[in-house]
Amino acid sequence: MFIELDLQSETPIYAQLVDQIVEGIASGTLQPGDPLPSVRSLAEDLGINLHTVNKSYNLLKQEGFLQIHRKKGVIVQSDGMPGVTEAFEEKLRQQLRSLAATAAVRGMSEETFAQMSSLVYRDTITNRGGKQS
Amino acid sequence: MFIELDLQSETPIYAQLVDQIVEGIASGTLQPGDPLPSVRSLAEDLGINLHTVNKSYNLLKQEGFLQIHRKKGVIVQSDGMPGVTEAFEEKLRQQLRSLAATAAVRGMSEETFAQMSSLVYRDTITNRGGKQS
DNA sequence: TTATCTGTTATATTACATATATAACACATA
DNA sequence: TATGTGTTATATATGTAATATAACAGATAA
Repeated sequence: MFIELDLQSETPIYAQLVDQIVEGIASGTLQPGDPLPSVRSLAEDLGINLHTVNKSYNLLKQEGFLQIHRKKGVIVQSDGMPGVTEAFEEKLRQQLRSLAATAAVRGMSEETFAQMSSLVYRDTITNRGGKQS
Repeated sequence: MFIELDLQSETPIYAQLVDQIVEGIASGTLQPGDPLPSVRSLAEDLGINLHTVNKSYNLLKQEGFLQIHRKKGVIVQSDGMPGVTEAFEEKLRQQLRSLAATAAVRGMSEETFAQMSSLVYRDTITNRGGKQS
């Protein structure tokens, strides 16, 4: 896997896992229907507990980004990704508000802030070594 | 004060306080040199503990957004706000990366994402009832 | 059938973060 | 002198994060 954990980070391990899997899907490294490692094997690979992996998988399942089949195991959502819901927009707005405020106080312009958003988005979408559709 | 807390939120109280004070500075509601309530009075106003307020104040002091004088009490930074440091840019990029990835997976375009960033920034900057320079 | 692997559930423990409560301290002010 | 300031210390309660072990039902392959 392409996962790299920072055990010194203040970001919880399960959240780092969630983030990196979502980035994998966003970049196309993980395609709909692609299988993910079992909770035990990924836990062993990363040197963490299987419950931590399980927590991440279930959060992503709850968000609709992953499916957990009794037969296929854990795979990337293949029945259509969830769209831009009202709830998601509100959560996104709230997070952006906090970032925009500190950026503004530090003197970063609206244009620079928006441009950084664009660049980061593009960089996230850009495939890094994986297969692409 | 203009502070409104959501005790049901998963965002810690001290973090909500930090966010709203930063937004107050960004919007101009709080001007450099403006005094903030004492830890005890603000705590009483909000119905929370003074140590929670103190934690928020100290985080903002550490970030350079507030000054704590033995005489003047707690005031908004009047000796120049900290600028866009390399550390801040990196932290901002990391946070944006997480947001951009989920937005992308949900099908939000780069343009929409950037436009939302712009709009939220502008909305944050916009004064809501306070005095402006 | 047996053995193995899957996600899941349960229980327990450790460590840390959050939030509160109470008290005391040095400093400044009216 | 009395009061208010931020600060420090101690204690407690609660929740989260992460780990460890064990067991379970369902699926799979030898």
